[in-house]
Amino acid sequence: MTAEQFIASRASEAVKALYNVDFAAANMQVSVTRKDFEGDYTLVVFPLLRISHAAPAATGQAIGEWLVANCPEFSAFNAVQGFLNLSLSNVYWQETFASIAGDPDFGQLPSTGRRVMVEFSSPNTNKPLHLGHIRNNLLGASVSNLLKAAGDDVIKTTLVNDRGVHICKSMYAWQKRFDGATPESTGKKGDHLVGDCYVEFAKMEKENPAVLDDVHEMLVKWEEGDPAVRELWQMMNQWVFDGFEQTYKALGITFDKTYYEHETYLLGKELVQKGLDMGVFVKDPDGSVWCDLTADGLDRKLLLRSDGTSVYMTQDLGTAERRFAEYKLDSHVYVVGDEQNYHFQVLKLVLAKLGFDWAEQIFHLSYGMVELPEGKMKSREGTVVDADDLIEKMYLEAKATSEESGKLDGMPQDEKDRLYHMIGLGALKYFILKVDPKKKMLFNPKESIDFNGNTGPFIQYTHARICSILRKSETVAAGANAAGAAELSAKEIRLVKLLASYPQKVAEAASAYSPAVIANYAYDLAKEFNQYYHDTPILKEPDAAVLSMRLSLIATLALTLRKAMAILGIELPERM
RNA sequence: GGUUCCGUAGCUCAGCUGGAUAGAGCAACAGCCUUCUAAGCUGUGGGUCAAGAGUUCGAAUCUCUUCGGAAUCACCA
Repeated sequence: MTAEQFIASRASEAVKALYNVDFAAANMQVSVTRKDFEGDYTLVVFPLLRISHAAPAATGQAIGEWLVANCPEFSAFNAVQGFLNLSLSNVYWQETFASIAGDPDFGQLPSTGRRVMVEFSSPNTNKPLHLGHIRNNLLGASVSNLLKAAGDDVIKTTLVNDRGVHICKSMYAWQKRFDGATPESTGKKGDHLVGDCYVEFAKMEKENPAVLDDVHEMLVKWEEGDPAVRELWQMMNQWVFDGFEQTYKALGITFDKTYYEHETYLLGKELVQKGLDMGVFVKDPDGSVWCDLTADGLDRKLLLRSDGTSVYMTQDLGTAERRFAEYKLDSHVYVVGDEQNYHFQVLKLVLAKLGFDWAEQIFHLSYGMVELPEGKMKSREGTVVDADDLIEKMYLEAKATSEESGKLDGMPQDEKDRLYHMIGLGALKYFILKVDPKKKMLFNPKESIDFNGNTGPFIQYTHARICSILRKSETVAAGANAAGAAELSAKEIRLVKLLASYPQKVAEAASAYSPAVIANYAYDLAKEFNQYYHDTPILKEPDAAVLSMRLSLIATLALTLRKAMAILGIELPERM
């Protein structure tokens, strides 16, 4: 039970005792007391006025008196207007602290029994990953971690778009203009080489639009299984996969299951027949099949072309059906940009019309685009921020900052490199994940991502500081739970209060599918610690009981920071 | 044109299931390292929460209107 719930239930008892009226604890409004007022939590008494038939302050006064008189957990109160500020006793906070410190799984919510598939990344194999993909990947990986922490059974998946006309364009340009170049011969990462081919094709098309016909011919050959085309396709795709693999590895992204579009693009065709049989789809005279969604405020949606081939939507319908059946899913999250909001609206609606009751369990985690100061990234104008370049740049920034401080002198080089990568990536991941997914975000390539303030490295640094203190305290067994050993100071109570709210934050973040909630929580916790650190000497504390309590407290803080940041996929170093 | 989303400090963002005087960071300015890591801490200045109306004891938060921005509505994926 959270402190808020505890207070609400006691307040409910107070109302019953004072006014003989039942007022459900769930309807009590309890929040953390504002900084400028005395107290831990505040009960808003306005909703109780029609029960008390008294002025707001008087009502607060009466309830406050009853609580302090009848519940030992409350140590003091003050009523200001309609706000009853309540202080909980030191013992209450010590017990709270002890239960957190004694629970290794603190923050892991009980199993929901829900099995959820999260699809994200889903790249095209005709060009390398850019900053937009980074946001997608980080969100997908992080939301997966988040749902796991909230008790779901999560399957991470990706659907690689490895076929289609765009791939053929790269293949065609490579054949005509790249003179057999390979990643080995050029020393270029495979996905970048294929990306160059794609760019080259755009030039060829400009010079002579007829090349498009050649590409379509190539696509037809691919669909027929022409050995030469398939071989080329396989070779170039493999270059891309190898390149992606490196980028994923650098970002720490993994999947439980990878789908390839060349295996799934024909799925969904039998659903079209089913829809026709059910009368929810219609066939036009030219043979094309549609679903009429005008009654739902949308348009008519094509599901089968007049030549009998399927469209993107058809495939998605089939893929969803197969996944729900194969994995017995309770829910499916798609991490896809908000430019596809309409697509997912239609997807859910069509599935519902086909009679699938799980259609409403599909959740489109729709995130905003990453924009540059001058607007959207455009590959034609060369403003795309390349993922590999950015990761490298972050590494170099971290390296420069570290070397300047000289704090890592004497550390082996490979360990330093690992650390630079951890810090650079921490800055990048935090920068992206701290923003509400729904919102579009701005990235200015001219300004480097900050390492100070509300950033990943700030939290990493805080963690390293705590570790440094714990290293120096050999006399006290690390990890020992000395939570109840001593009275807590006001600042320590603030820390315990924040720690105690972590499980709620996980639940809140998970229900909003928002890692940003966790990011901001971790920042608050780190900031609160730094203030505490600044004016409370820990190792110099003469009283052994107080010293152990403090060490327990900071060890618990470090652990909670690690757990929260692990949800974001960010590692915390012991030194930096 | 229809639908959907967004607009909070100079900049980047929190806060949005209605609660007290709207918070951080960056940037600017002024302090704090002989003292557990200064990637830190403290302080100052900075706001018509796009505008207007409504609901309410109470609105940045809910509703409507207007203005501004974005996405989308393909026999593209």
